[in-house]
Amino acid sequence: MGRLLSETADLLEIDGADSFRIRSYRRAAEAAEQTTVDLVAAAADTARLLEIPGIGKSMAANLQALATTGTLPLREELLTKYGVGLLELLKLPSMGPKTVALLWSAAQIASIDALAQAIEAGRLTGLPRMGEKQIEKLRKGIEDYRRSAGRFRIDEAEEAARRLTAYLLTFAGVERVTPAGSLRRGRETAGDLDLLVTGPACTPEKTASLVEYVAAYPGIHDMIAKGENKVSFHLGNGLQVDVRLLPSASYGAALQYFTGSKAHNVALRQRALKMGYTLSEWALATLNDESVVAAATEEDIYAALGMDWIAPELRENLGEIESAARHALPRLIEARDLRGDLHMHTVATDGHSTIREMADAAIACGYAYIAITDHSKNLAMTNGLDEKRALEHIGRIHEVDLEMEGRIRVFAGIEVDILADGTLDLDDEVLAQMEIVIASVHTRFEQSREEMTARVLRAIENPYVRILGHPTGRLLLRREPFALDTGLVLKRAAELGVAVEHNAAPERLDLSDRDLRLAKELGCKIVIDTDSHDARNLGKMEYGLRQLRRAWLGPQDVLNTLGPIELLKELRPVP
DNA sequence: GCCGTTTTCGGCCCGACTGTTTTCAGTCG
Repeated sequence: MGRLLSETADLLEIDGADSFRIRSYRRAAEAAEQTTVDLVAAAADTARLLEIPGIGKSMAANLQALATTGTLPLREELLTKYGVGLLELLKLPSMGPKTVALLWSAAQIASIDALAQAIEAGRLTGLPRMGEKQIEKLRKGIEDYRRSAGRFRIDEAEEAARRLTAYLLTFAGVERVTPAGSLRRGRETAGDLDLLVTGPACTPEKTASLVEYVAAYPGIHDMIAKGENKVSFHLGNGLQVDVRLLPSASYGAALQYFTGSKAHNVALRQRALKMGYTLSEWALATLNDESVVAAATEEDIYAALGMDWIAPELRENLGEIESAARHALPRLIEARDLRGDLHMHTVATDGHSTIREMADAAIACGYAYIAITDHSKNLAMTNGLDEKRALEHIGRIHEVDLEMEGRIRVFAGIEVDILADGTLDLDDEVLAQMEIVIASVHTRFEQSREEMTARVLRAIENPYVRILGHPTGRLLLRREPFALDTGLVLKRAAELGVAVEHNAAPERLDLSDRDLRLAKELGCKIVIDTDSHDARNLGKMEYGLRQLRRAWLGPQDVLNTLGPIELLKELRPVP
């Protein structure tokens, strides 16, 4: 629904509608994306919709139309007038609604393909604001768009940031390089990379040589813009990088500003205005004489606005501003809170390390326990364990547990496969011997949403299942989540006391921000784990932890912050 | 189109960069 509302906003903009009306549609689109309210279910209940900030009377009616018919009259009307191609046209760089409207009215261009043809045929020359450079920019924009559209995984963006940071720090007078934007907020993907650079070399009017140094970075594929304190370019893989040079005096204001999110910043600025201040990337200043109130650190700025400093992960305008003003922000979960990892594989199936190697690595991580959870027989390609081998494996796990002499607890576990009908591929008598039973769907079978939901619901009814593994089945940017009624599954899991897994690997991150917020609301037990196939990957929890923080989760919301005894007590009781 | 410890009407965030201009509109974040 968010996408359809956002597209309606785009179309309204092309149509030249009132800008504040457009803003309302954008805000409603964001609200629809963010809310944990099931909009289809809530459609019958107007009051419930009106409780969502940014949804008023008309927008509630729009949401109801969307829920019942799957479409929006206004959107249909505008699409009939302009066609879907215009929406794609908007995605090209330097293409905004005004330019799209111009191309459509002056040259009947209504799609990227049509634009490419018009450029080749030279039909753009002579149009207002269409100089040689602009046309060349569009031509290149189409090329780039066709080459690589979309977002990048957070670990890819982070790697690019690391390399660029090392390069920038070798320039004399550069003191600090800080990634901002979605990278700093811990989003699971990044659309671009914002790097803030500060130090004596960044003083205004002295930046020219540093700008040239940035522009000479060997990884640059093509330059987008180069100004006094900003350099933008694409890397070879298509990732856009914005490097900004800032005087130390403004570093906090800039870091705050470029960390975002946009919604957080807008709300913060509104608050500043109400208090008689204006907030920009340069400083928080008074409205009447523009004298600087705070600028050097983020803490100063938030404090001057009467707030506690807000962790970047929370900056999405989902209540963090109000909480910070009441000095009531929650303590968020951190790596040092974690006492163990509950999902890993060994050489018995498709892992690369032995039980003992896993145990030793876990001690190095400071853990109090691990669970060895190899695959079951249905995953033949992983050499999955059948009943006989599973029982033998339990024996070996217990042996290692004894060997460790109390330095760490090693729980016996298994990751059983959920079959198409929702039954598990190992007998209950074997599962009864395990301390940790994770049940996961590994094969989709082209099942419908209803079939898949019923399949998972049936699986967690099995009393031996203590953790639902890979609850959404998504593989970031590579594979869509299961067609699954996640709300229903999380609700039932909460009722049964079955924990849900959040896998910390950057390509997995099973639960989205929204899923995690919903899980917390429903009182679902959550475990974070690495699903390590190699002892070297144990302890790599940071990406997953950021997701948990984004959902406002603290140590009390995550089961594996507990010690080994308490953990087994908090998990669903074994029959 | 939304919203209200100033308001049920009149507000609604801010600045940099680019290209095409010769004072600014459009785009972007």
